[in-house]
Formats: sequence, structure tokens, C-alpha cells
Amino acid sequence: MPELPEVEIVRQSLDKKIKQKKVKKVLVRNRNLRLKIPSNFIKYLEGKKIIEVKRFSKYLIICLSNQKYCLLHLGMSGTIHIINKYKKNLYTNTSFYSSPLLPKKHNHVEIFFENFKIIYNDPRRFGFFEIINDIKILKKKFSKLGPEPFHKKFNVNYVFSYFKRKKKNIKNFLLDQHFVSGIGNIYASEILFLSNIKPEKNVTLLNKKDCKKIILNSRKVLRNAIKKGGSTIRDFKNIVGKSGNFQKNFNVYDRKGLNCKRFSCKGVIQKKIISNRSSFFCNICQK
DNA sequence: AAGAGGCCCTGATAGC
DNA sequence: TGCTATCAGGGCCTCT
Repeated sequence: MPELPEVEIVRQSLDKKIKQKKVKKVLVRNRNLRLKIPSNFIKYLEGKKIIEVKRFSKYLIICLSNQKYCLLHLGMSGTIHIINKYKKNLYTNTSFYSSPLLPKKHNHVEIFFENFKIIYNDPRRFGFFEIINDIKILKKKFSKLGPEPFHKKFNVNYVFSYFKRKKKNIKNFLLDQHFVSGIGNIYASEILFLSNIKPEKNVTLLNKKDCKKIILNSRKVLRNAIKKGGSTIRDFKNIVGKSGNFQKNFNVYDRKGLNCKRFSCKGVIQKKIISNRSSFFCNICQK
């Protein structure tokens, strides 16, 4: 599920819940995520206060009181759940602290606070935790990623010159985190629909006006998703990351064979595999 | 050096 | 019903 907007929604809820709270205990049930959870993971977290939860691209950055950073990427299927100590556990009848049996499959990490705990659940284990020792290393790591769509660095000059002499199609570039970071497969299709550009279009064929459209629509699509997710999440007091139904109103994604939503367009939404990822687009209004 | 392709993993669903 | 095949929203590694 998680592209930039979903991760931002998780960040907001998580920050609200754990900011200025002290970690009492950490339980690692399965350290074999995409990256193996480091042996110093528990040591660095236990007894530390959470300063705040930040985000860059699709990464959550949990800032700790010992000047270290706990990085969390949700991969494809990672979710965070909040379990309150005095409320009936949603997933298990076992005790809050011990839960000897897996309450639910794939609850890999539990972080305990005074009156609640957060659980990291991830069936496919494509997500990962990482401990970053200081801000320099963190900055260096993120400097390898492209700007977020909202950043002023993501402007027409940047995009247009980046595309020069490149051979890939535009859909590929929107997914390339070195070019722009935070966009995933769903929103890439949505952005191209709003821009009237078909996903297979080679970037060398795009003019500055096209670049401008892509930039503005990237921001629009992501902002909108954050806004809708933000309003949905209030219904989920105990679960963060399950973002409700806000992803249901796509223009093209998962709408293969359905009519184009653009007023007066008679097009039909197509599905095509581009570089092993499914792409959706209107066969008429996207050129 | 850019770009294509494979791979990490489990679960849901489609098709027979 | 029960099997197998396909596909899933990410990103890294390798090979050419």
C-alpha cells in the first residue's frame, strides 16, 4: 500500500501517539525482514525517548533522544498497529506483555510504551528497520534519492534537463526514486492520466509544458491522497497504516475495461505491463 | 553508465 | 472443493 501519502498518514498518526514518549521494551519476533534487524536495534531503542517522527519519501524517521535515528520502510505490505494496554486486544486474547504465541501472523516487531504498544506487521517482509548513527549518515543516505514532488528542486528545468538523452518511458521515471522520490505504481498511473500523457511515452518526446504538467499533477495527486487519507484515518483509532477506503476513487488504476472518467471522453481504460509493473491509462485522452 | 531483468516473500484471487 | 498459476502498491542487485 505505501507510497508517499500513505507513509505520511502513518507518520502523522504515529508522531501524535509516540512523540515525547519513552520506549519501555522492544520485542523482535522475526529479524529477517528485507534487511536483517541489526543486533544493536533493541539496545538503541530501549529506554530512549522518541523526539518526533519524520518522513522522507517513503521512509519513516523515528528520531531518538540518543541522537540516533530509527529508519523504517514499510515495503509493500508493512503496517503499524497501535494496541492500547487497557483495551481489548484486537488480534489476540493473550496478555499485552508476553503474547507467547503469535497473535497474528507476521507481527515482527513490538515496541512497548507506558500504556500502549506499537506492532510492525509485514506479511511479505519487504519492509525494514535500520539504525542510523548520526545525522550526517542520514543526510548522505537521502541525498542519493531524488527530490520529493513538493520540493522546489523538482521544477521544469530539473525535469526537462534530466530527460535529455534518456531512453526510458515516462512511467519508468516516475517510479525511479533517484529521479523523484515518493511516487509509486498507483499514483504514477494517476499522475499521467491527469497530464494526458500515456505511460509508454519516451521522455525525449516531452516538452517543457509536459514537464510542467507532470510536476503540478504529481503534487496534486499526492496532496489529494494525503488529504483524503488524513480524513479517513480518524475513524481508525487503534490502527495506523490500514488507511481505510480512501484509495477507492482512482481515475485509472485498477479500472481496466471501464469508461474514462474524463467528461466527454469515450475512451476505455487499458492495462499494460510496463517493466514488470501494471500501468493503467485511457486509450484516447492520453497521448 | 543507463537500462533491462530477476529476485526477495506471502497471500488473495482467478481459473481449471 | 481443491489444486495451480498469476499477480500485488518496492527497491536492490547483477548483467550487458
